[in-house]
Amino acid sequence: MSGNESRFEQNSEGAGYLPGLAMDFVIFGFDQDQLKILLLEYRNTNLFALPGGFVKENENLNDAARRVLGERTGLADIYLDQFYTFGDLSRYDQEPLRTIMQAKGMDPKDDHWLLRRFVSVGYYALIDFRRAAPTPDPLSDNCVWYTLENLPALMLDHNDIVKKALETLRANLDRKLGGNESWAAPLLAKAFTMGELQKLYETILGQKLRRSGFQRKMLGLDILERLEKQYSGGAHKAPYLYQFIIDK
Amino acid sequence: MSGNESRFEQNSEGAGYLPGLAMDFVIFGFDQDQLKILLLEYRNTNLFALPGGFVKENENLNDAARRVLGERTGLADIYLDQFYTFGDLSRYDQEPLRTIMQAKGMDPKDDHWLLRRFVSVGYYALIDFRRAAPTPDPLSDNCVWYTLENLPALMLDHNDIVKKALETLRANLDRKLGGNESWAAPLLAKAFTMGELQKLYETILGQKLRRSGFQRKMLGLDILERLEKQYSGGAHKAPYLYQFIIDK
DNA sequence: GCAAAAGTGTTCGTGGTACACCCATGC
DNA sequence: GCATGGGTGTACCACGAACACTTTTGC
Repeated sequence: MSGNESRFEQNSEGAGYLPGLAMDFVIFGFDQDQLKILLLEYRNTNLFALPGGFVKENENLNDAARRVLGERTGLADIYLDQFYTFGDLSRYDQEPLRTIMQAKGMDPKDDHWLLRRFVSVGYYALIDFRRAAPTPDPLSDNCVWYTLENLPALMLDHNDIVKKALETLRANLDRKLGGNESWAAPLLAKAFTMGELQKLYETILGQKLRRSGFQRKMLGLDILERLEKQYSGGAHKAPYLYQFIIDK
Repeated sequence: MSGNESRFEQNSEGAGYLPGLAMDFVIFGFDQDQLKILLLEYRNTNLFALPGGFVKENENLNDAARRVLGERTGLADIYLDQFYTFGDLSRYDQEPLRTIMQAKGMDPKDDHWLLRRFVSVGYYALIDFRRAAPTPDPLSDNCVWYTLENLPALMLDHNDIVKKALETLRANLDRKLGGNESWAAPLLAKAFTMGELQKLYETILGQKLRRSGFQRKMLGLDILERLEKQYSGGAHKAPYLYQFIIDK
């Protein structure tokens, strides 16, 4: 984490950041065939929130998103998609954040920049659970994984944001699988079996898929290259390995 | 137009609006089977821009969009969709807007709020050409229709915004046709023929569709109710009229 | 041989394409 | 009658669903 941003809560003016504009992230990860997202926990408050961040004055919006995502996960080269911008007045509720800041020993005035109204750009990301190093931001005490089924109540409209992110992600699965910005590539080894790819799909969609249909559909997309077989030592036919075709 | 917003350019602080946040609108209209969009013209500058606006401090983002859209077109109850938020630094170019303001006899300082960096939420709208009353905003001299094929070069990244709006619109046509928020309903009479609906599709997609296939596809969606025939006086079979089924 | 997982084949229904045909209407 | 546009029928193909069958592997 850069020293530049590590103490933004002390900066009562929010200098260096675009005012009133935030980003919220729904960061999906995979662990044992479960879909999880990263939440920030705040001690002594019973509050939970999506990881978020702000945009620097000299920074592209989407670059800011990648920067903050790197700060929370330790990862670069993440699949990231902007999906909606949330700007209801109902987001504007000073209570939760004031509670959080007070639990941190701060006593913010009503016009502290963090307590002002924010419009927030929503992003979702897909990351490799094993490679991630979840890191809380300066205001939070913990950054941990929660399964979607066991999500606690989140601050403000963050539950709605998660819902919309998941809808968008599921709707875009097929359309953004291939090419040079595949969502799946960073989540799999360079070479993978069809079964592994199918598991990924099933985890995201939250439902089982038919094996034969899945295989044919994937092969029909012309985005996979078949490699040698993988002898894993299992008592069964060795599956082929595949890799995404990179077209320049 | 409300007196409240009619002179926002005089307000050198932009008081009452969320700072740094704008909206840009791609307003599609239909005229003689052509797809057009509304552009603002600025006299003596050779500059063109999408209609835009700002969000009041006590206003939901999406409500602000409806308000501004009403100001530019005179219409309420418009089909409106938020599609992307543009936040590149390359948007931050004082030149065009300063030129515009100077052409208006203003001499804005470098830190005039309108010359600061804006992140802009993109919306597209579909409106009934015949009912619209295009109205320029306080800084522009004209608000007129341009066909997509004859678009001039627009300010900043506005050409990209149009491109993305059109892509999104076309991708969503089928998905958002029916229901209580149909994009097509406000563009057609209460009862319409299949041919009229097909023309609408063809205009938006920019390509001809097959008549028989279109009819069956539409009827198969179970969103149309067949009414009586329409005797238009033409020397041919009278077409049925249809209306969208409203399901409460 | 047997269980387990992988790959492929077959059948079926659906939905789109392409084309054809008939129907209604006003001149 | 005839041109014009509207509605429907039919043949075909692509694709997904569902199921079956075969292949490969380690025990």
